[in-house]
Amino acid sequence: MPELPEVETIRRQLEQELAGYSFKGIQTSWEKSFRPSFRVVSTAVVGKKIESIDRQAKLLIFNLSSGLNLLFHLKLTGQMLVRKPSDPSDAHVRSSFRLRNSKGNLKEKELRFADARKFGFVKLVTDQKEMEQILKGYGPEPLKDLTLEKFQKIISSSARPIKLVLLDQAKISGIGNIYANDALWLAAINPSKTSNKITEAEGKKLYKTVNEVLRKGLKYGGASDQWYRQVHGEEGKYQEHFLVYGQKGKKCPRCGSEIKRIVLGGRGTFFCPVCQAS
DNA sequence: ACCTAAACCTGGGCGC
DNA sequence: TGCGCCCAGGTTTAGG
Repeated sequence: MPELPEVETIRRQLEQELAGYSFKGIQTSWEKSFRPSFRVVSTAVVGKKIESIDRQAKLLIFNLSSGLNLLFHLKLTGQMLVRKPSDPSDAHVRSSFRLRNSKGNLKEKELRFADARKFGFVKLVTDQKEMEQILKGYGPEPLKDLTLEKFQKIISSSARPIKLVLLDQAKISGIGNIYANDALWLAAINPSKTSNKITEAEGKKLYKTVNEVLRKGLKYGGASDQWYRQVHGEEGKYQEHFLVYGQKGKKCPRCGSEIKRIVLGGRGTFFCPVCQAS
């Protein structure tokens, strides 16, 4: 999916488009994506207004009137498309949310949740305690409350490979496979290096490159490697700036050696064996 | 505490 | 063109 820059790009656009709109009705061809069930979500949400939209890690959090929260997770192939109801259909749309502006005369909108692989979900949370529990499961946010001090503490307290620590949402929010690969390359650190063996200087460098690649991802509106789209269907542009992600067999932009692909924690991992030797 | 494989699903790309 | 295989931005769970 959609990692921090992609989900944040979508969040900003959704809030711009949908704040103040109320749910008029929901249609779906894939009830399994609704938690606890399509019926419960639909009944609770229709008539409620979208007050604001937040994000934690890769989770979109719609704050609705009456204190309800509606959560969307896009997983690998989810898309959030905002269309006019009369617009032509989009591929792989699993659910459509009809919205009207409570202030009156503006035209209705349609939020389309498309998801080729059907891994994504829509979850209703009605209990504030439950919402707090969900949020507690995530680590600090880069570009917000992930300080260098917190980062150093996190990486020094794990004996797992550094790349898996970066990907662990309970430790740090929002980093996914693309930005983990690129940040490690920029910092010239081997993805398999044991996290707590990373020196303070390396940790400082990695903290900077993590923030750098995420900011760059945001600047380019995310990476449309395959499925990711912004809310009006536009592609992001970060895929034109990949450093090592997906670059197996190509030349390292720094030293010209061949980029290799290994599997780490079950995920494709790209790196330069020369400048990321250790 | 760590690791791996499998599960959830579909579709795009590649080699033959 | 068609078929089979590999790959996929995420996360959870089962088993060792």
